[in-house]
Parts: sequence; structure tokens; C-alpha cells
Amino acid sequence: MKDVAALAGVSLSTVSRVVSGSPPVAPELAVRVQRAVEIIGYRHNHTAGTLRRADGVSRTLGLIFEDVSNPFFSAVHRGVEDIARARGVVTFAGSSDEDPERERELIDALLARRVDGLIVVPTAGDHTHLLRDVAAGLALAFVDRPPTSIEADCVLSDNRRGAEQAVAHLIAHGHRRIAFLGDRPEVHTASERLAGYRAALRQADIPEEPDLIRHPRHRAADAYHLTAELLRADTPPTALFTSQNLITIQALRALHHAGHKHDIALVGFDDVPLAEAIEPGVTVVAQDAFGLGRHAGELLFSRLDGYDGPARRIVLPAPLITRGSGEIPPSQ
Amino acid sequence: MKDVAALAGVSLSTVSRVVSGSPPVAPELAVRVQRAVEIIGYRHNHTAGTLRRADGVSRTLGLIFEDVSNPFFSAVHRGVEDIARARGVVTFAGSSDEDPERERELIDALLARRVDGLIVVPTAGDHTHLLRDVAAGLALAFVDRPPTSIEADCVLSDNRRGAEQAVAHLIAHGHRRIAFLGDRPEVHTASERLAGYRAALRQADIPEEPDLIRHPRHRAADAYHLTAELLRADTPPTALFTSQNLITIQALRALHHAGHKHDIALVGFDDVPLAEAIEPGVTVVAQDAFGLGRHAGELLFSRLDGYDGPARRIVLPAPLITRGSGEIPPSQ
DNA sequence: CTGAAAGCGCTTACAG
DNA sequence: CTGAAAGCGCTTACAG
Repeated sequence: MKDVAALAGVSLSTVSRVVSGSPPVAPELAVRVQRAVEIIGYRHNHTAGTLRRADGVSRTLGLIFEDVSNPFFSAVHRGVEDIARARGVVTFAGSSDEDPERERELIDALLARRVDGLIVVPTAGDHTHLLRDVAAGLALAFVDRPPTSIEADCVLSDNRRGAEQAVAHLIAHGHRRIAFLGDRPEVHTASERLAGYRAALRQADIPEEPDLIRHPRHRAADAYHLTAELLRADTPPTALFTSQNLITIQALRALHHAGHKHDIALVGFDDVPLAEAIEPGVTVVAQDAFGLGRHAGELLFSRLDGYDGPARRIVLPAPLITRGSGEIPPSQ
Repeated sequence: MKDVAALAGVSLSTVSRVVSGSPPVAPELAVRVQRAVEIIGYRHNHTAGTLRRADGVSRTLGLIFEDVSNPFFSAVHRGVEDIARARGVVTFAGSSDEDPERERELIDALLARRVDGLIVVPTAGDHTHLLRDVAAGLALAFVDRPPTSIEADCVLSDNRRGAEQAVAHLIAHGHRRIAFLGDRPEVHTASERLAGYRAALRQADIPEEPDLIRHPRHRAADAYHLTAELLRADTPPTALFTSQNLITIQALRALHHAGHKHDIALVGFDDVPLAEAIEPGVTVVAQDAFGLGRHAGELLFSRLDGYDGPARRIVLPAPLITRGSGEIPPSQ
């Protein structure tokens, strides 16, 4: 910047004003500065400005997902990006892999880079350490799952009702032996969806069978075999409720490979590509992933804009989309 | 930091050394500093350090994709993240939407935040403006597509050979009227895949029919109708080569809805979830998206580690995976 | 409207 | 092994 000032024959103050667009500067000088910027190939150092600026704002956001490569989270990611982009804010993104320690490392790394805010899909770990940062001005929002240990803005899908609706739908089609395939209940979304499953059974006076509730350890790796195993049981389920997108995909593979796609019903939580092209079409509870991201972004920016009220919770509906697989009647 | 120094009763230098792990500091003082850090809730300001540090390294990377929410790119994203994570480097990510202007804005925003390197899926726009930044020490790598206007490291799938293989496979199954559905040739991957399509036709002495080469304007919105339209033509194609994942999904929908899934063959470029569960299974040319990301990360870090040789190009194979849809013989 | 000077939170020779 | 001091690239009162 001082090279630019020298070349343009003005002071640092003037260059700074031109570069950051502060009003009071003569058009002629501005042009001279612009020209010098071009010639030198000057890149503004926004982080240095952040250090000095009164408000200390970095126009930078941190996003922490379970896995950036899961299509559900990457859609949330895009939702946030669209909101941030409109404000000239650029976003970090990282994957916790559901590991609280990894999540903590990411948070520390992002806060050390002085992000203005953090949007996180929380692991089951503790988040009280963020309280100090929030008190110091950090904007914070949770998405997909609520924080367990602290109060903060969050936006969620209506997991319980969505799951209840899915299972009630299967019951309405005559099923009584309905398997639940989902993550362990430590994950909030999984426990909510399990609660929805249970509520629907209760409503219909169907006793719960522990054998029908399964938690694949590694989703992509185990859900396939777990489903195949369930189908081979003495009294197999007549319907499956798969409560997570990767699990749905694996269960569908198992169903199709075992030749049961037309006699075992399935409803999945979260939509999957091609669900509509498959035979039968896959009935799902659809989440508005982009919407989750956009709302999380909006909650966050409202904090940065000065909102200082109590924590807000936005719950987006998760409607059932019937396509065939959920309307198969029980085969026995 | 000065509060920590005051509380611990040491100098700023000592706090800095403890916090950044520089060796020569007495264990007793280190403990006192650590304690003060805990009490105060001190967060290290890594960006301030970057400003002062001799090497000026920010341990920050910028990633620019066409769209972070496309599963192909989000897998590339994760590949880069895994490499970066191992080095304590955190990554920005953004979407260009194939718009050179938007890409330029993102690059400017990231360079203003002083990323150490940039990994970009380039739009068709000009990238010569990056030359100065590279000369000034920026590490740069392109992924999925090579840069058109400058020399730089890049990692690609073998698009041409993959496409040629796919089309040759269809020809080997007796097809002569094979449609190409893909992005406009301004996008490098699309033009390479089209070149592969043409090479396979030439090899088999099949004249090219312009009517069979189609470019949906908006992939998700138009590919479905374009496919349906092709199927309704007087002499419809007997096989489709869909050269992009979103287009493959839409074409499959159209094929299934029109009741042609068993009599029109299809091979897609890039794998899609459930491709295996569908009936018939979807034959595809598979890309190693994670591998593309990992290799791009490695090329980038080798530059940051001091490699200063000529630009390198890594080409990953894109093998054909046969699952049924590509082995359907021509129906007429 | 413009410039000289102080200072954001750090790191790093330099002296002790 | 420790501390005082200079300075990274900026912004911002303050004076003119």
C-alpha cells in the first residue's frame, strides 16, 4: 500500500480511503490511486484492516458440518453461502465427522482466524466453551440439531413429526412389523426420529420390538448388511423406516438385491436423487436443506446486525412425499 | 494477550512464545501463562500473527467450485479438506456458478483474506490476473478442468478417454444412433467428453448427426424435457450418453417415466447414488472425486513446501462400470 | 478534502 | 531463558 501511495504521490490515508471506498476524496486523486493500484498489482489486505478497524469485523464465517461431502450438508452449505454472498461475506467450511474433539479443533482454528460467526451442526460434545466467545461478540447458530449444553439460535427440520408421519403412513397401509434403521440416539436428529417412530407405534397400540430397532455403526458400510440380515430373520419386518439418507441408499440396495423391492415397504428420512426414477419410487420425508442453510444464515446475520434478544428456534416442516415404496401392503 | 501477560506477570514475548509453542521457555512460566490463558479465556489471534510473522503464512486455503452443493464437487471438497486438515490448514469454499465475474469476485475476496493457496474449478473466463499473485508466492492448482489462459498445476479425470470408452461400449452393443447430452463445449470437461464421443463414432465409421448432440441450457430444468423430446422424435436414438451427473439423473427420470428404461440404453459420465439399485442398473464412467481433491491438495502443498518446477498435470483414470443400462441392445 | 501519527494484536531480532 | 522495542499492513481520529 505504501508503494501505491508513493507511486500516486499521495498519503497512505488517501490510498486507504480510495481502496475502502470512504467518501471524502477528490475524483482526480482517486483516479491516480486506482491507476497506481493497477500498475503495482496491489492486493488489499483485508485481514490487516480487520485488525485495525473499529468494529473488528472480518466478513468471514465458519461452517462446521458432519461431513461437507454429504449431499444433505452440502445443500445446507449452499443455502448459507447464498445469504453470506449477498453481504460480501466469505465462508470457511469443515467436517467434524461427528467427533467432538475434531469439532473443537475446527472451532478453535476458525476462531483464531477471527470469523465473525459460526454455524455449526453440533456433535454430541459440550459447547459451553463457546459462551465466552458469544459474550465477546461471536455470532453463533446451530443447524440440523439443537445445541445440548447451551442456549443459541438454531434451525431444525421437524424430525419427530416427520418420522411419526412416515411411520403412521406405513401403519395406515397395514404394517405392524416396522423396522427402524438409524444413527445411535446420541445424535439428536436420530433420537428425535426414533421418538417419532415410537409415538406412531404407540398411537396404533403396536408394541415396540427391540429387535426391529437397529443402529448401523458405519452407515455406508453396515446399513446394507444390517438390512440384509433383517430380511433373512425368521419373522422379518414388512416395512422399513430408514431415518438417514445414506442409510436409505444402502437399505434400498439391499432390498433390490434381495429381490424384495416389491414386497417390503420403505420410507426414508431425507430425499435422495433418483428416488423418483427407481421402481417402485422411494417414499420419503423431505427436508428443505437449502432452507435450513438460508435460515441459519439469516439468524446469524441478524445477530451481527445487533439483535440481542433470546435464542430463537426455527423448525421447518418435513413433509411426506409418496412415490410407491411406502404404499406397499404387508406381504404376510 | 497483554491481559494474559499482566495476569501471569510476564512479558508479551513470553506469552507469545508459550502460545505459539516456541521452545525456549521455562516450564514454570509456561504453566503460569497457560493458567492465565484459561482464566481470561484468551483466544489467539492467528491473523495478527500472520501479519507479523516472517513467512506470512495464514494456514488458510481457498476453494472455488462450480457449486459446493453438487455431490461431485462436495466430494472433491472433502478430498482437499483431508489433505489440508493433516497440516492444520483450514479452507474457505465458494461457488462460481460457472460465472467468470462471480469467480473473480470470490478470488479477490479470498486473496484479500490472504489465503496461502487457491484450488479452483475454473470457469471459461480469463485467469491471467492470477499470474502476479503466483509470482508473489500464491500457490495455485486447478481441478476438474485445466486453466485455459495460464500454466498451472492441475488434476483432471481422463474425460476424453472415459467418454470414448463409454460410447465405444454402446457401439459394441450394436448402437449407431447414440445421443450426446452434455454441457456446452465452453466448459472444458464437456468439450473433452464430446471429443471422446466423436472419436468413438469415427473409429466405428458412424457419421455424426448434429440432431443427436444436445446441450440443455439449465441442467436440472431442461435435461428432462430434452430427453423426452429426443425420445419422441421420428427416428429416436437407441442409446444415450449423458455426460454429467445432474443430466444423467434427469435423463434417467425421463427414460423411466416414458417407459423406455428397458429399450433405450444409457451410459452416464460420473457415478450417481442408487445407480446400482435402479432397474436396470446404471452403467457409468466413474470419476474419483475424492482422489481429484486429494491430488489437488498435494500439488498445492508441494508448492507451499518450496517446489518451484514447471506446472504438473495429473490425469486420473475414469473407468467404465457396467450395471445393465449400457448393455441394452438397440430396439430397432 | 488531505496528511502525519498512533495503534490494532501479534512476532522477532536484539540485548541482557 | 526473558524482556523492551520495532514493525507487519492497515484505519482512524485529529489538525490543517
